[in-house]
Amino acid sequence: MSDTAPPAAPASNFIRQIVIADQSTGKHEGRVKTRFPPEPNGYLHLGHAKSICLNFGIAGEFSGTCNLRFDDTNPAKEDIEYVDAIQADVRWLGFSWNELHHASDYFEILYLCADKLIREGKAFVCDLSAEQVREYRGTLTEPGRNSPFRERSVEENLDLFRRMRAGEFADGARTLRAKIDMSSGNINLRDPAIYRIRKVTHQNTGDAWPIYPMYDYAHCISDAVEGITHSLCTLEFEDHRPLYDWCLDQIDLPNMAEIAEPMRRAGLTGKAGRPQQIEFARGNLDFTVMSKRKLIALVQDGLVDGWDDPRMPTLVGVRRRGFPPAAIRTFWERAGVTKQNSTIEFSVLEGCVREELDARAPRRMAVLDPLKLVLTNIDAAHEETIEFPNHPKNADLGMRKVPFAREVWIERDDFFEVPPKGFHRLVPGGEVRLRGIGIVRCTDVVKDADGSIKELHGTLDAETRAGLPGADRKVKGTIHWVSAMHAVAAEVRLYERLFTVADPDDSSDGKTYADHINRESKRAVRAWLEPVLTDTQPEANVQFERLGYFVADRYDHTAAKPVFSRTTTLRDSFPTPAK
RNA sequence: AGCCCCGUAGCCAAGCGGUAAGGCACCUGACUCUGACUCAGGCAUCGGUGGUUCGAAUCCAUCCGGGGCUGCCA
Repeated sequence: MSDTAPPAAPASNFIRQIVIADQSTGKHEGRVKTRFPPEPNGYLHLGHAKSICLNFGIAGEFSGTCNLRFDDTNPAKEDIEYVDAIQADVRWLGFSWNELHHASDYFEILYLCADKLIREGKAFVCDLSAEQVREYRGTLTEPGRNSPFRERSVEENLDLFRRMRAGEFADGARTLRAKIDMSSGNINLRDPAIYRIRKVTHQNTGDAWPIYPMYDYAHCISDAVEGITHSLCTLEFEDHRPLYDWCLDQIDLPNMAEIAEPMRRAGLTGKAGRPQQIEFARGNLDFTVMSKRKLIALVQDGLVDGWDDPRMPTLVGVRRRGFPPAAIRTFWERAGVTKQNSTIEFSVLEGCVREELDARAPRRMAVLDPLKLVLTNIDAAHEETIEFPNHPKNADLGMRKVPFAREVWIERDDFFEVPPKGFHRLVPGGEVRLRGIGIVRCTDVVKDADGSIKELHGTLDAETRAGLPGADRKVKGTIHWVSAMHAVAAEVRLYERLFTVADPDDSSDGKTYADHINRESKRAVRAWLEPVLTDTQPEANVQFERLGYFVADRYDHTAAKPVFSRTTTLRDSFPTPAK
């Protein structure tokens, strides 16, 4: 673990500055409370991770707290499967929420608030159909018109709203609307619907409610009753902030005595406060897609093997790929938080993954594309076991035993009959160091009838064995190997980026993201492993020396049938040309 | 077209009127029994134009460019 390094001072960002300013003025009585509010309608992805890191990060940094709240106000889209998965993902990322809530736990409070708005003439029941509402709304450039139901009496509104709640009306027959300003340049303020009728069983409240509050109305109130101080959300909600503030101003939760009991029932122990919504830019990554719709399509169209396919940007996906949660946290800290739309290069994430894994992944040897090398000056019956350090710099990771014998597998790429320029591995008649063993000279290239290379013969220079003075002799290259008679067969899955272009969402060329799928992004090979690798626990990260970081598959790996996936390659300043 | 937001290097991003942090990527070189890691060095005048000022990436104006908004979704 890289916990020896001093924690880097968090870079300044505008949200931290706001919080610091609020602390110095004593706003919110100096405490900080944030929340991560996912709708349980899908799996969390790297974009959500940014929000999670931000919300929990800000809370942690300022000795505050952070809640996990399911924003479950639309029963038609939500499922209990997701509320469980989301909790597991947040925990995996390394965060613990202070309180767990559901917006649906506040339905009673929300109803009381709506009642208050109606009583004060600030909301009305509208009988317009969805289509009519659209017509009355106006457009981006033209103002809207008032609903013919806008001036209903308070008594009638109260009666109608109670009957909506009692389930007397059909889905879509009526809505409760806030009475604001149909001519506002901000369309969110043109008498927005705050309640709709939807007779659908809710994942948390069952059939208790035939009406459901809309996001804008429910979110600000949920934040307020939880005592959230800073409500962080993404840029597309900027235009919603005036409505967020309007609701809180009109309702005045801190002074509503009638919600005290419902708050207690909802598990809320504090006092309602006055939260501030602050918007930041979503985090995009190149060579991937992050929208829920597209992620679902990838799964449903069978373009990937599921939500947890190692090529997916979902948290379950990167987890299975072997990305450590700490790397994801570092990544988002490094990416920063601004209001600028941006797409971060995947290499930044990869860098964080390598940094984390370099520090703690045990080193192992594995040969993915085997070529046999026979050391003719070693006795066929010879067997020995050599101790190798698990890590070149961290002795705490201990040692392991690696068997060695006359025949070894080496990587096909580590031998060239006619080497490319700058190549310093094995060539006919040339020398190379076998990692941890000594210097080997290639004496013969044995070929099959068709001319392809069958195996190599060579000799080991006994003077250069590890520990001997001759071991210091310099040769240009060192290659890894696995003893053929001791090798363990394994399936190794090699993944590349899922898309062939940096911006799969770009449809300006008439293509869709599905046209840019990298059909060769997944490949499985049969590889030879050094024996200790069978001891690897599922989800444990290792480095296959000179090849990359690999992870024992979370589900498929067993000691009897090892399965490893490549998390990422090592940086390579000498990419081997194709043969 | 109306309202709102944003423009600092290939990609992120500090900077908040006093003369451009950092990371990633890339290029050099050193080291190396992983062509890894590590280390040393290189790599921008801040979208354009006017203005205010002794002084502007920072303030003002204007233009250009990018993004969001017309769900009874979140």
